[in-house]
Amino acid sequence: MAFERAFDVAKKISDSAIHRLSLYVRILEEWEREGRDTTSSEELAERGGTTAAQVRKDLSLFGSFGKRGLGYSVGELADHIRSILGLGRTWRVALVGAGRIGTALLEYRGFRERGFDIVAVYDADPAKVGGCVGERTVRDVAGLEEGIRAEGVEIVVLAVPGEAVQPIVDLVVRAGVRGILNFAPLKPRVPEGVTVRDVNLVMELEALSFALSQDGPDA
Amino acid sequence: MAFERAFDVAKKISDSAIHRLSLYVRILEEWEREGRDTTSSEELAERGGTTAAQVRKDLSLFGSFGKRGLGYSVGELADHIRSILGLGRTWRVALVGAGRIGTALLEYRGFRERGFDIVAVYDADPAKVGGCVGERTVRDVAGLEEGIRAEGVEIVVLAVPGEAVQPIVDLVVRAGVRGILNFAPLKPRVPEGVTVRDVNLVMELEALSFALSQDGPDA
DNA sequence: GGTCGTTTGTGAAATCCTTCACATAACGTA
DNA sequence: TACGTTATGTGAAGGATTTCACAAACGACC
Repeated sequence: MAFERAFDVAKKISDSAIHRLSLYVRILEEWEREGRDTTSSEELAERGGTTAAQVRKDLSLFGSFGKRGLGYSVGELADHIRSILGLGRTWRVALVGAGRIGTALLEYRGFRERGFDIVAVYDADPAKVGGCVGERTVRDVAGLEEGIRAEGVEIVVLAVPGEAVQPIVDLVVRAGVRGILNFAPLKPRVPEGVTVRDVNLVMELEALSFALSQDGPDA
Repeated sequence: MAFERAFDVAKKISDSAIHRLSLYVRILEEWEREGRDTTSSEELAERGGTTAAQVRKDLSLFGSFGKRGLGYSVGELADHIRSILGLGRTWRVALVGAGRIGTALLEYRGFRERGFDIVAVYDADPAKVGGCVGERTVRDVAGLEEGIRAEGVEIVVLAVPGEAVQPIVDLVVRAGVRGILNFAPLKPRVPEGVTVRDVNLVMELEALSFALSQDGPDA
């Protein structure tokens, strides 16, 4: 295989490891802004709510980025992790669903800052199509498949009601999208090779509810 | 201990198990609406994207709710899971941060439907305080601690900028809150017994970015 | 250059989670 | 009542992730 990278040698990287890496970058960037030069697995763990061993294991999945006895260079480590996560580039994102959540996402400038560029917005509601959210025009979802191909969209953010999810997922997958961020409360079915990540606020609240019901019969 | 429930006998329940339970309820409720009477671990697994064995294991953590040879009663199983998750009641929730994400959450009626009642909204911005979002008046965050006690708030949804998170967390914990849903991109520190769940859109996108960077050198 | 204190990187152990496989219970039928 | 069919509940096996513990590497200091 000619295109191998250091870390695609058939190793399974756990979801939680990726989440932690993502967190480490954010911490490191904060420290970069503060002008800190070096850090240690200990410090990163402390700040990220995990353990030093965990930090080192996470990093060791992809290489060795520190100096024994000294720790890590804040800037270099951030660069390495960004490159591991594929953040050295801009991703072209389409938002489908210009409802409450959708428009809130649009306004959130954190996305573009971190390399996720929302290039188009779609909705099925004729009342919304043609209107504006932010500086973008809402397009008719009928043109979604073509639009995805034309704009080279790689990631779709889905903020549509539950019923609409599966058809749209099928469509965007057909159009070549292989990454979907789904806000609807049910898991769409996708073929091998397509990644879906679900963000489900109600589930999170229910997990809180469980935790609170657990400890203490309370008031 | 007088107040024992079937499942608080010092058993650790994994996060993913809880998430799956949450998903099962949603599926079961859909089937309840469709008028289905019974189901099986097989069907639930199929619909929920997991395996029959997993479904049975998840349920067996809390009891046995089915009939061998027959399966589960849709309604009864839904009831059981709701009770496990502590959803048989209404939770009093305060929203802190009336920005984009905060207000989007407010309008999302799924919360109240599922027993999460947003009883108050707070913000630090003087320009927002006194104003209305939906039918609620935004209060000054200065009165947060007192408000939490007065209103009996049990869960706080935090949609504030990163810097503001830790001070507010400290404050709401002091006021007696033990469940926090945090939208800011960093993990606040909390004492034992307080549960924080993080929802982090950027992290999810970064996980997608990683997945897409992984397979195939692609176009 | 040798010694000391430090912190990484990593096999091995421990823990946690999922899958397997099957005994068990329930119902229908005769 | 006995038998066949079905699908649960659960120990045990298998995998995955986290923690442990320590050798190896580095700089500082004498």
